[in-house]
Amino acid sequence: MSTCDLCVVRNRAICASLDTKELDALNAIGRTRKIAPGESLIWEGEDSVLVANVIEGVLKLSTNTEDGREQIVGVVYPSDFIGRPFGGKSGHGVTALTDAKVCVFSRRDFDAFARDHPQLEHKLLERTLGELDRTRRWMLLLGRKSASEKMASFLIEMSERLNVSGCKVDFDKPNQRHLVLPFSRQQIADVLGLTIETVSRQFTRLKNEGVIDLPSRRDVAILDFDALVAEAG
Amino acid sequence: MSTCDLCVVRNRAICASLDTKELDALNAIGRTRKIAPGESLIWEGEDSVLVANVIEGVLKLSTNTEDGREQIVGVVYPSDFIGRPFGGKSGHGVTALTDAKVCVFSRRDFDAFARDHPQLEHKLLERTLGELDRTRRWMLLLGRKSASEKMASFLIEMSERLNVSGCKVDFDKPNQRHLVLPFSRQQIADVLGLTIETVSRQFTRLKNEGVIDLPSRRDVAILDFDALVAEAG
DNA sequence: CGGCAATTTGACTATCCTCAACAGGGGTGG
DNA sequence: CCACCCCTGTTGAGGATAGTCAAATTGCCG
Repeated sequence: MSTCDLCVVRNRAICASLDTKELDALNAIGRTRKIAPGESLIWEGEDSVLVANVIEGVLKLSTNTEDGREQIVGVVYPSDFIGRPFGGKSGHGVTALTDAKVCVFSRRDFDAFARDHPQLEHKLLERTLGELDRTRRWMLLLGRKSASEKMASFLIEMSERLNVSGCKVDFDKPNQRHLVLPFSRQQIADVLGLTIETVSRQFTRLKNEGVIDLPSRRDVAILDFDALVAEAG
Repeated sequence: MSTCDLCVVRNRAICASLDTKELDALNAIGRTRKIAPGESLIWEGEDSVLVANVIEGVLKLSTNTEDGREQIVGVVYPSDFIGRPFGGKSGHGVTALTDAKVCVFSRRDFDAFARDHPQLEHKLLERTLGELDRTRRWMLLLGRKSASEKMASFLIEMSERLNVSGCKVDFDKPNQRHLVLPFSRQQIADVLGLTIETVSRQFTRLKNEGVIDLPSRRDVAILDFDALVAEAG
């Protein structure tokens, strides 16, 4: 029995396209690795040398201007794929936000394996198309939304994507939910294209208006989800 | 001889992965279509019913907020692929900016064909990965750059992407080049997440500083490319 | 030449950023 | 166990950038 059989993302990651024998072959060229919060797996601008599946945790994809401004261009969760197969440089760094566990492959090995397994490439294509859709939707937020619309959109997105691990929905109160953010205030600012001060002010405003509560720095209790939706623009 | 043999993007579009026989089969399920400037091929939010290759012209991909603000989330050129294969709704509209010619397929037909031709899916995957890289790079501009940095970045990107059709580089004067924009001022604003007035002011500023010249509304002569690079941030 | 739409310009304003000071709270060492 | 410290986050004041609204201008097309 390969270690993959125990893998929690076995049926959600791109590996779901493979049968047992193929999975053994893939497993032979990969290995799992733990990453601590703040630790990077891939650096912006380096040649693409490895790719990976996320097993546990949350990681950010980010780019920086020369003078140090940062923009988070993506956030990945368990079962997501990271890295740039098929050549080229990686256009963004990949850094863990929480304790994370990933299944890494050398890009060369992965490329060769993928080209021999069209089912895997198909899964990867579907995933990439979905990621492109999501990324383009985020561009509307970055280019056209106000700070308050950005914050509301962010909280909604978080409550949707953290569903599996980290967001509790009480079905008696569908308008309320609780989330544990994997982001610091600065990181939220880097996702939304704002400054940390503006993010902080938006949090306190939403709290004062009774839309959310902030039990601790990383916890957000959404008290009026509909109000957030109305504010998201 | 199929019509594909005469196709100008035959060797650059995803079709390049197919041999003559396969190409005939693909050709059998597609047809070419002309699109006038301002005409849409796909609408935001509709079920994905068709996909296409761009043969001629430039098209924009755009999303809108409910209250009418627009963000252009992508620009496609000859040999680029458009549409959302493998289900889902299209997250953005596709509208011609210039006279355009595309090779369209029903999504159902294309999906079935693609699944039988791994080489084609591989090409599509490479193209999609590249598009995702480009899109993420644009997020840095939208989220973190000032109006002047956005304008400079835009003109640089245009001078690179219009190379084949629409941008003249005089090799005696590598610091100068001339472009014919496929965009109105409003559309430039919608690409950069700015207002039309800000775009206009940036144009006149760059002109006054001698960095560019504006022979007509759609023409830009770059007089000092290095200055643009320095200003792009 | 006239009409219309796109663009430019100007004056004013709002939003968000910058800089600075303060507060809180989680962890460590005494 | 408590006090202190440091880092993160919050709050405030002021300013700059880009947005808004309005008017003038350009240039394209019949």
